[in-house]
Amino acid sequence: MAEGAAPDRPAPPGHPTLRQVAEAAGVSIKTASRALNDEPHVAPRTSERVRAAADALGYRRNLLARDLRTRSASTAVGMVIADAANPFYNGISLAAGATLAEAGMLLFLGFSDEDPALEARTVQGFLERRVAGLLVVSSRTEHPELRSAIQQGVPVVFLDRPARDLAVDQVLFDNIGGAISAIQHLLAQGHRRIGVIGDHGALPTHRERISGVRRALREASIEIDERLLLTDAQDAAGAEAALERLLASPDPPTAVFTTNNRMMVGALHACARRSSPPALIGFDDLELADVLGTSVVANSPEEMGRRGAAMLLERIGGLTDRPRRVRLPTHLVPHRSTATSVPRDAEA
Amino acid sequence: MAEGAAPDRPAPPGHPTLRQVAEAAGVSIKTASRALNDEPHVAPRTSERVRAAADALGYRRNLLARDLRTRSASTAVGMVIADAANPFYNGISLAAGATLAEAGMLLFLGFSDEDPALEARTVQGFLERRVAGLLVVSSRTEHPELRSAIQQGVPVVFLDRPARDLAVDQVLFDNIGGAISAIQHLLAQGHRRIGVIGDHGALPTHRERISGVRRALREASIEIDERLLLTDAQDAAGAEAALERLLASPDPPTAVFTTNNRMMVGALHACARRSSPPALIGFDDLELADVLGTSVVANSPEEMGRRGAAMLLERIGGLTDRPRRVRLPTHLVPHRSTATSVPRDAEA
DNA sequence: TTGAAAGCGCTACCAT
DNA sequence: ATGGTAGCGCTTTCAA
Repeated sequence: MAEGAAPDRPAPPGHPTLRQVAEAAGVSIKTASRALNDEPHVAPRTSERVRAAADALGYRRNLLARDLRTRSASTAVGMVIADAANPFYNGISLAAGATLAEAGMLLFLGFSDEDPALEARTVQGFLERRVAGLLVVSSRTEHPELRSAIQQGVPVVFLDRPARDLAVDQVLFDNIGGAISAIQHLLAQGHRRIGVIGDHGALPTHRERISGVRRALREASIEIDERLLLTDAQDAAGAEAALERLLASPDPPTAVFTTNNRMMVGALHACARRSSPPALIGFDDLELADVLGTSVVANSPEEMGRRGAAMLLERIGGLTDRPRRVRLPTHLVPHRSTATSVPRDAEA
Repeated sequence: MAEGAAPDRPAPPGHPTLRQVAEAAGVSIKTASRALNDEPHVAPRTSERVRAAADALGYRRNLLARDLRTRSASTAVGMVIADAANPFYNGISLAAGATLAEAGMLLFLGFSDEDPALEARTVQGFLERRVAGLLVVSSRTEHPELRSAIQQGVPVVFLDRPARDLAVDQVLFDNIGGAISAIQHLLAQGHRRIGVIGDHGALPTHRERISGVRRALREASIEIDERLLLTDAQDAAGAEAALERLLASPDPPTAVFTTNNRMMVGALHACARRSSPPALIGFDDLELADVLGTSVVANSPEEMGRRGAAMLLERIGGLTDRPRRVRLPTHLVPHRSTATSVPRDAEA
């Protein structure tokens, strides 16, 4: 396996080491180390000579070696998100990355693609590289390697989805409250037959949102028609098909609630083909919600990322309080899609 | 600085080492190493004993140490993207991550937020951690640390935006061709006054797209009105304001081309408030383009990520051909927003 | 099949 | 102000 050598330059191949810098500067390796790390007790002229040598060689400190010696990486945080293509998660990681950057730390992002095995591998990869902490949007219910990591002292913060098997800090949305506000909004427009298009039936966020739906309907004394609750659409295409089916049924809903932004995308596709689509509202903000005229229960993934990163930084700093759980609020943002009230009514 | 100890467990704090595993299993450290790495010449029973000990201790190999010893990390690739909130870049990183995962490698993602200094720091962070290679969507025109890294043998692939100062593999879109197809489409509908809303004037992708616009207009013998070319809107809000200004002018354009998806978001906001908006077409695909009825010059960020990752893997594998440059095609996808031809005509 | 010793690049400790 | 030496956790000789 030939180390890829520089094509034609007279420059040395491979990464230059501190020793080479020291030799070039005519000092000991330790002095070179001191100079490059801004430690005290180095003569200005010596320091300058070392820096010049380092620049000339293209020296770059080896964090693998440094962190090995100083025990554990202190500057890198690993983050795992489920779906790289979902702007919601990207909002989270963006804000988390910015918050960490302010503290001089670097965020490494990995994807699980909703695949539990890949998530585990990714987390392992971070752990094996001795990250200072972990931010996790999990697609799993069990987290064996995280359990041991936590015991070993690695700070972990869960985002968006709760960890049932782990005692860790968590930042979640008020899923139940958000769903309730959506349903109440629909009820206020006179809707009585309300359909729901849900993602994975097993996803905790989803379950909470569905339970919010049930609660709101129950409190309004509306009998729940289970046939209107489609809770396993999986993705946008599934949501589209699910809504088509719902609307084609003999007694279709007059309004529909989607449990996240993916479901909403599918629903919008289904509705776009109809002259009189049902009222529509969805959990998660949508960038073009106003242009599309789509009502949403907005939340702030950025706030989630910020809070999560801040909590992780506290843990990395040594905080040992017992695990904290934060619930972030949601906000109802009505648009055209729920602006008209029901002309005819259905039942009860 | 107290190492965060486990709250109440009888488990050992800190990361267990190979030595501890070896001791627990009653073998030498080297035997333990062999067993855990599936190397030959280990008795099955010994191997089993080592694994059991490792499991019991929650052992996790230390890649910092291993990669230090074996010289250079062989399993992690660093990727820098500009804008974490832009689905376009997320499409790239998603696909790149998947391709790398197939090869058993891990993708670490970092953000530059279009900030050259942050990009440099992020790249340095990857380099200092001795990643096996780098995928870069750059916000810079100069890349000093990459130049030296490349000399030192680190494979680098540039995505979406060309590197002017580096001899590296690049995967770009056919920006000129895409812009030409957009303009020709508008011309075919009878439009003669065509406005352009562009991002950063200095961005190479943007410049190429603008030059495509000019070429298409020139070839159609249409005199170019520079006042219609707004090339520094910066972000969606800026694009919205820019289009407002354009439409409020005495002789507004009948059609508008936006140079990327951010610009399009702004343009859609501006158009949503108008009873007779201009014809609209934009570079970059839009998830809800069909629902919004927005014409686009679609491209495939996923293909870009895949190709880029594949090329990087080849380099990591030792390929030393001279730098390659790939241009990915774009596809015109017309929708409602450019469906009507101009009733009145302007000039020439 | 197994183990002892050396060393990857760096920093900590103790000299000078 | 500067330098030698040991050692972080691991893998790679080379022996046993």
